[in-house]
Amino acid sequence: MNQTLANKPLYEEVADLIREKIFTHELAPGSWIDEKSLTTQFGISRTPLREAIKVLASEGLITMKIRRGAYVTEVDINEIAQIFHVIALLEGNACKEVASSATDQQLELLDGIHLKLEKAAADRDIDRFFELNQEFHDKIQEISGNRWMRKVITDLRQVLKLQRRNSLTKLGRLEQSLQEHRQILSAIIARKGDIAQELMINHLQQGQVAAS
Amino acid sequence: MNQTLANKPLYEEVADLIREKIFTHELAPGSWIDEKSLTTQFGISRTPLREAIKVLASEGLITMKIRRGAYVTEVDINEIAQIFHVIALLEGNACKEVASSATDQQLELLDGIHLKLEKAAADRDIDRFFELNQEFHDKIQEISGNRWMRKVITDLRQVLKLQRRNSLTKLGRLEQSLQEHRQILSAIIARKGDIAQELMINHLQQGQVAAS
DNA sequence: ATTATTAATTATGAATGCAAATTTACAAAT
DNA sequence: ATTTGTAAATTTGCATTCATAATTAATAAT
Repeated sequence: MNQTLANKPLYEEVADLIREKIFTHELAPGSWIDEKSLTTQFGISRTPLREAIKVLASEGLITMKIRRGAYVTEVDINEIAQIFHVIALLEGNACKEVASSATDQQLELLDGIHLKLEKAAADRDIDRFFELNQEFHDKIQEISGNRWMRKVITDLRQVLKLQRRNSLTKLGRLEQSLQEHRQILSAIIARKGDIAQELMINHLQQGQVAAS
Repeated sequence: MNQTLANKPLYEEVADLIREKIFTHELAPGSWIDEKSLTTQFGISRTPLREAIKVLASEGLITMKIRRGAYVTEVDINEIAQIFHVIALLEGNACKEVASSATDQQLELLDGIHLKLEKAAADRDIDRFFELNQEFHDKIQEISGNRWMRKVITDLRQVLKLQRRNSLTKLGRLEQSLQEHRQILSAIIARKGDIAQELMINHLQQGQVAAS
């Protein structure tokens, strides 16, 4: 891994690569992280690799066992519910904030994303729907303006991705998710913060059952 | 740093040591982290030190600048408010949970801590008060039973500690804090979840004012 | 054949080494 | 005195090496 970039330290690049492997389940939950194998795969030495592993560990994606290496974290179903609970609480609050203090311009931005979301759904473009779904949620957080809340949500969502069962692909769930987004957006635009909050919490709890 | 118990990897020990230095402002916000100096201080090599630094960076305590080292994070007053907001939201919710689902036994535990807190206040034992104050909050989270919420709160509280302003030492604030705790506990014991939540959110927002 | 014991192999944790980049020190010139 | 240029020293990022713990393989004993 030579001729590069230097715009990002190597250990971060490596952390990104490992994250990918974890999310695609090329490194499945519970599996052991073979340092040697990864160093040869990436063409790097163990030093930046181990630094990356430590970062991922403190993000909760990897679990270290003393003197016996690193393993991809296994999250049990019970903890998944806990994580969803926290996310729902935070995103619900973000909705409330946005409903009460977003500028009309910002709401239009949000509406624009939602429109594209509708289109992706109509086109049955699942990947695009996923992407825009994420963007919708993210934009709400951005508008709400709390950087730390956003970081927390991002980190937690990452852990959720450890057990991806893309339930949006479940037929029907996509439609329902879209419907819920519509309602949330309506409430926000109508400046009904409490309703928006409630809807978002509900939306996320639905997702927990179905995961979006 | 030789013959210590290998029950913890060195880089974690080191991370703990650096955290201490940060919280005591021996390493003040904005200051540069001198790797060489720390390695000689701790009597270790750069490898575990750098690993520790990466961990602290992903916790938000340290900020890395490419090719120019690590610095203690500076959090501006605006972000402090954001962090408090998130903590208040979460701890408020934890209170609500506890009020509705704690066992009587658990409530007695909580009451026990509060009693000791009252005593520490009466004795004007600030350090002990601090400690028990922390324990009270922590016990609520423990009872509420959401490990991930707890981790989030812990991490955020850590960042708050970057700007150590012992607002509790401000005369009067200690008394007021105690009074607020009394009310929170009463509401919890009375199983009034919504009230407890409201009180906790208020309590934390008071703290925020007093901390600035 | 099965278990115990010991030797060989491998993996982890940590120290050291090295090249490139950055900062500092120091002159020279305006 | 301030600015510009350049060489020396320091520091960072990464690779390599080393010691020890853990695992596996091999041998011996029952």
